[in-house]
Amino acid sequence: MTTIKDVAKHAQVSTATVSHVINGTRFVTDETKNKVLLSMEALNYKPNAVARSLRKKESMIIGLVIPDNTNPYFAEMAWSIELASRNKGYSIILCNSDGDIQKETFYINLLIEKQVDGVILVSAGESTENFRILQESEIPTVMVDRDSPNVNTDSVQIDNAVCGEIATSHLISMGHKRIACITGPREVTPSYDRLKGYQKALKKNDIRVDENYIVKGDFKPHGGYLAAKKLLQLENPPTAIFACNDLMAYGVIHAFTEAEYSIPQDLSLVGFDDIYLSTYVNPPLTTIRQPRIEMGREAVNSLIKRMKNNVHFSRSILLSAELIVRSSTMRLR
Amino acid sequence: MTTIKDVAKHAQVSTATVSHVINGTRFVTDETKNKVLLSMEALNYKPNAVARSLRKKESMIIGLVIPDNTNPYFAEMAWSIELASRNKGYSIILCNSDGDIQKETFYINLLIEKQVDGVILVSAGESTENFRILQESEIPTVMVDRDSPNVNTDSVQIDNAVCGEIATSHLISMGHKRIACITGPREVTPSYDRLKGYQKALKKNDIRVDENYIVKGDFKPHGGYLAAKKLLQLENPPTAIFACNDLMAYGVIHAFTEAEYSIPQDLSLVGFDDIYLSTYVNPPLTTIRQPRIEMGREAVNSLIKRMKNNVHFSRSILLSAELIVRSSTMRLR
DNA sequence: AACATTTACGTAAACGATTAAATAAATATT
DNA sequence: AATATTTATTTAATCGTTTACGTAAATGTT
Repeated sequence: MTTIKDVAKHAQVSTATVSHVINGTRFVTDETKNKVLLSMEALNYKPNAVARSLRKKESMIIGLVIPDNTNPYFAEMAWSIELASRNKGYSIILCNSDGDIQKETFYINLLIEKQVDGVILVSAGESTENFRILQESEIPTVMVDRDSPNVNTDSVQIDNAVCGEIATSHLISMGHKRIACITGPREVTPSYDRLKGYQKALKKNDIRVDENYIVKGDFKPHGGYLAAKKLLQLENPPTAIFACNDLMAYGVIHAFTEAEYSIPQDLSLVGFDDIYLSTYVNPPLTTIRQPRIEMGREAVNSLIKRMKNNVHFSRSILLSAELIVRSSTMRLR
Repeated sequence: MTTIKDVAKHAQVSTATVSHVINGTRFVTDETKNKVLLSMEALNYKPNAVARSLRKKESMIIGLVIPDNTNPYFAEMAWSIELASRNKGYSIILCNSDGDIQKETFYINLLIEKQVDGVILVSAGESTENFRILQESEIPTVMVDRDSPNVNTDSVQIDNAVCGEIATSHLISMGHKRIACITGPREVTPSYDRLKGYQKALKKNDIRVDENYIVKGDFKPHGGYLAAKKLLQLENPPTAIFACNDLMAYGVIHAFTEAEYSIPQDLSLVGFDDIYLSTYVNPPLTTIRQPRIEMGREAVNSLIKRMKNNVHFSRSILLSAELIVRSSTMRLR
């Protein structure tokens, strides 16, 4: 590999000059600048980012820790984060924590060793320990989608409780009273908050909260499928379901279709996230749209702001979500 | 940040000794080893991977260039690659080329500058130029999913032509004769090969290849939707469709359902990829299963082999795919 | 003409690790 | 007992940049 020294020798200038023409950090006469540029071209020189990072103490890398890049919701967020980062000159290292705190710890330590300039974290659960590690390392961090109850950090998210309430109210307004809720893993704040919103909506409308109608899922289609099967076995199956994410809603569609129910005729269904496939699912899903693209962009903005300035208070950005009504819900007959 | 020097000073040994206890590269007496370990602990020392990379000329990073991490097929492949890499001690930098050759070039150059140890590439199209850049940089590369016609490189893929033929033959065996094919972007080899397979199957069974039944898509749901609409407008709409990937098949379901066709009663549909959602789609999709997990793992294996040894011939790994029959196809009435 | 300032660039010390070569002490060999 | 070998560790060069500081030539000022 050719180095800056080779270029300097070839152009008969010092490495300092080469560095300055590369970075535009000092005036260089057009003549020498051209000599340098020609030498760079001739030798096919590419700067070594590792050496630069070491010297500048800046890696231009952001670590992204998410549970699972295969989940379209995280995938779309990651996409947006990757795009925004790239536009600001940063690359991203992808880390799948699988929702497992240990793996998350492993990755956080790895990212610290790799000297990433910042971390965007969709936390696996309520671990203050992983935060402590990050805080100690002094690497700017922003949490997305969820936050940790006892931790003070930058975050970008939506108001899950309000959205859970909106989703449920929509079903109530369609005349439904037997409304079930399929939650995600309980440890995770969005799931918890959406459930709270569901309960609040019911109470507001004087509908009894029936524990049999609250089933725990896993944010994956199969979990939704299993939860739906459970609901189908109830003496009084629900006429409507609020699934705490779209993927589980797909599982619900599968289970109810298998049981020869028609959606929305026999079951109204609301999802959460509005991943882009939800337009194409059959029937197209009524759901809460999370502004994933914006969330990703804001996360990167927040992070970079934190990296540049030395802000000393934490900022929580709350984005707004909206109900998207499609064909999986209808008025109770 | 505490460095190896701090640890050395604290433990009253040289940096060399510290380095050797960290890496286990030389015998150190238990006594000094303990001193060092205790100092590392006390100072909360974490090695600086950037400095190590510079010295060892090895970044322990693999660059992953894919068109779009939002596409479940690539997402699942990326997931597997990330997992396999992690198990071998490598991190991955995620790059979305958006199927655009320029962006791909940009990323490849970036990865070279970042001194990645290898590149896994799902190419955006037939650009020998991007290869030249990679070859010149001497960074080991393996192509996945598709290869470039004129380029000699390691690759991991399936036999798309054969699979296209299998998918189409399945429809033929169900009595269908008016079979359409929705392709991906033509520049990309898998799309081209699958179409070839489709044509071959028709010819083998003495069915005329009707150009009206071949519609170009984009490997996305919306492209499948638009293509399906076109097919619906034909005088003689097809009774079966082979969509060159699952996402477009979802679009087809949407379009045909909208037009009040039932699947599979009024239309048999075969997809391609078997992304994990295809089990949960309505109706569950008959499709060709690509062994994505295995593909990812093999790509990483191949790459690491190439990085370690200095192999000088290129290896092409062909994995086998299979037809998964679900509920989107049935015998022509 | 003498001195001060500006201009354009070079010199060399970092950055934080790894590692070949050197070294001092301990043990083995004759 | 003198020398050779082994053992455990240190010294210092190195990886490829950036950048504070130094410097020679050119220009400006009196």
